Amino acid sequence: MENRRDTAKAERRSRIIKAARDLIRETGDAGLSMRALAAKAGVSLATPYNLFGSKRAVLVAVLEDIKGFGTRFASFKSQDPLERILRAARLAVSYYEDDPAFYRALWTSILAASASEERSAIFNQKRDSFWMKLLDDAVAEGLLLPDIDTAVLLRNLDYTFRSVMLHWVIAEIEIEDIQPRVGYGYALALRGAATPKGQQLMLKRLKTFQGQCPTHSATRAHRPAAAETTA
Amino acid sequence: MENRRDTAKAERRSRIIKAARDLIRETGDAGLSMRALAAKAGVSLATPYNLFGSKRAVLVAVLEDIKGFGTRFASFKSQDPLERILRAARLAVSYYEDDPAFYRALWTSILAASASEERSAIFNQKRDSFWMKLLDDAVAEGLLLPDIDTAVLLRNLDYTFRSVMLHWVIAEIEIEDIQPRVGYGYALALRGAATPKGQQLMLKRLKTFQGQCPTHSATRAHRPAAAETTA
DNA sequence: CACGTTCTTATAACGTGATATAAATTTGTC
DNA sequence: GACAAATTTATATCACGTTATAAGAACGTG
Repeated sequence: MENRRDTAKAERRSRIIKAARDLIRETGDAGLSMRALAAKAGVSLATPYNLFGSKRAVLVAVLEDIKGFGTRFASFKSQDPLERILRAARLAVSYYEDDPAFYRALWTSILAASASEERSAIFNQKRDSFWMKLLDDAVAEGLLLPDIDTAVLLRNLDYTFRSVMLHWVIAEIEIEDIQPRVGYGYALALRGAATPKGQQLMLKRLKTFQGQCPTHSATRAHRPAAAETTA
Repeated sequence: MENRRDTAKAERRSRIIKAARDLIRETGDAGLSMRALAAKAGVSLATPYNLFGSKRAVLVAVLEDIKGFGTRFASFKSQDPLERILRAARLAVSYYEDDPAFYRALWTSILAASASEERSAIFNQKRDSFWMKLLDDAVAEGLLLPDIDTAVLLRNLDYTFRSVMLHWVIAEIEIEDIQPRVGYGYALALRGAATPKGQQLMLKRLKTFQGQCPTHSATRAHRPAAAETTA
């Protein structure tokens, strides 16, 4: 980490990540080939493989390069802990809502790239401590049952998030459906782990989210119905 | 459906599906190329594309060709409805447990195949009516709240199922982890939608499943630790 | 400065999913 | 039986992810 060699390598790494990000923004996932990526980064085709190992690894690196979740969250320290969890979920969703084309292209490419062998851990555990604190706060304030394991609960919340995201990535639901579906799933799971006091709060939110969740074909009514057809 | 032409076409279709199934069984997802598939099915390379459209479509057809869920479920009509739902989930998991190598290879190939444009609906809604009845029974018996939309709840249960499966397919968890994780997720969501009476039942199951769910690195202790290293 | 190591580069190649083309074959109909 | 429509077939081709190879450049060490 001090060699001039390693800094040059790190510089090449970040140049590749930036090139991938730009390429997705400009051409979508269709134009994101390793040859195009190498050309845009100003390196040889072999270099991304040397530095990352595979196309998928490059894209995962792009994903991990996106930071700032903690800073955005800095506000709303008030309110009850359960509400705070729902807000945090809303915030996480907002990343996708702010740049849907980019994230969909990125995830589409990641899914398309072969799975490889690396026990990828796409969904990082760096954020885990953040979420764990939120859950533990809720336990401390008597809103969640003390005998439920918050780590297991958190993983379950994560499952909901991933599934809704994946559902959107494979283009079966719309971007505006994400928020209520994630909210519903979170509120439902939290109510499942809640004390009577916490259950009351979550039941209200549950009903709100339920009302925003389209049931089957009830949706699709107000859609633009454009930009969907491909040549 | 009456032409001799169409029957021959249907026969070719099922020959391709069978060939894909056998090829996965024999060689795993590695040996499953369209050229190998065509050769094994005794057709030209172009034929699977004519009949299915893409590799992914062939594999989805393989998945849909697997039936018998209803028949297996025929037994246990007794018990309370919530318990019946958990049993049904257990049964669904058992399909994967009975032939893990096959299903992992199949899903790996499906995920690897490019997403295409077809709004794939991989997760079929044919089984929906079956599950809806289970949920509606639980409402009728006063175990689930009457003001929750069972269709939305069912979709949430599905999300849990998919996520755990996907987690296993990408090889981050083991086959024996699937059952408790799905059970936990179902019990948690059902408790989130339950009446006080239903909540008592689900809380018990929740604790049981929670005890079977490994928390992070607490797991891996009793694992064979073999066949994992790849060249 | 010169050596050896390490990495990039350029280039070719492999197997892949997918498409295009024209010939050959099957089928329904008269 | 002969014709016309539909499709399979054989084959060639494309872009892709990935790997291998040899040559070259950059760097740390003596």
